[in-house]
Amino acid sequence: MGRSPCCEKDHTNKGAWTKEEDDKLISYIKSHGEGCWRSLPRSAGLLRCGKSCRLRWINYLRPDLKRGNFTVEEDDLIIKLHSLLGNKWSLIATRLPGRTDNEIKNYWNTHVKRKLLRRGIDPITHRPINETKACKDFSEAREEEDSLVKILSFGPKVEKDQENGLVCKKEIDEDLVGEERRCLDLNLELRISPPWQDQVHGREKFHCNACRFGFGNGKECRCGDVKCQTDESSSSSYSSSDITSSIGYDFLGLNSRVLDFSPLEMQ
DNA sequence: AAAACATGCAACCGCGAACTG
DNA sequence: ACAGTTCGCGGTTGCATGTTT
Repeated sequence: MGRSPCCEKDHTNKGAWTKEEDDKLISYIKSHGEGCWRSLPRSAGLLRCGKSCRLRWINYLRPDLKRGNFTVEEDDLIIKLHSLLGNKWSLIATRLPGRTDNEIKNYWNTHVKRKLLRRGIDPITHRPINETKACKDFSEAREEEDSLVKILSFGPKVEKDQENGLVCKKEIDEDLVGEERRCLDLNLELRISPPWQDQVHGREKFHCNACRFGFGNGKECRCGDVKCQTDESSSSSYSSSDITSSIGYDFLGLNSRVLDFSPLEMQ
């Protein structure tokens, strides 16, 4: 037995919504609330599929929707959340009030994806595109890094820095030290060591997710990152044996509320 | 001015999860 | 426990609009 259709397709309109249909849907939901999408069209006097009504309401008619372009902050947040969650648009949307999953998805596909590619970052893995070849031997990888510096003559000027990897020249400032010198826009993370590690004075240093994605604020950070040690709760640097707890700590921001899933809890 | 092409976004579709009897 | 139903998500499509030739 096959799956039953969500509605009687013979008697439903498709395509763009008219003003009259919008008005009917808005007034019905205002007086009856959301939900029961299957029966809603008939009750509201709409010749539409329930799914279509739900989509129209959620993506376009909801009064709390934010209109207009995405801000730089929203842009950054989408990239950070996508690097954590992947194409979980609905989850990402919960962190951007007034934005819908569909809107974010469209924005990602039309703007952000292209922006990352221009920066040489794979929009799927959020790693430098060339890093997929990272298992080459050391010298080969170093040559690659050198050539990248040459290739990246467009956009921000890139230089090779002994301590910090590839760094944007315009970002190089004597007032900045360590991690702060890393190019914020072109973090290519090119290194020979396994990812997620830094070499600090000959010993390895592991970054927690909070630092890694720019959310480190001291309370959440336990990796000993310079940026985070200004806070009173900064703990001592992690040793290699702590890597598991470091990576596992506060995964997806469940403790730090970087990602607050409380609205998703069962009623 | 018009055709061709590119872009952005609303809407659709199919699937799997969750719910219900 | 199971089958049927409903909902929500993510991928994809198609159309309107803008830009280029």
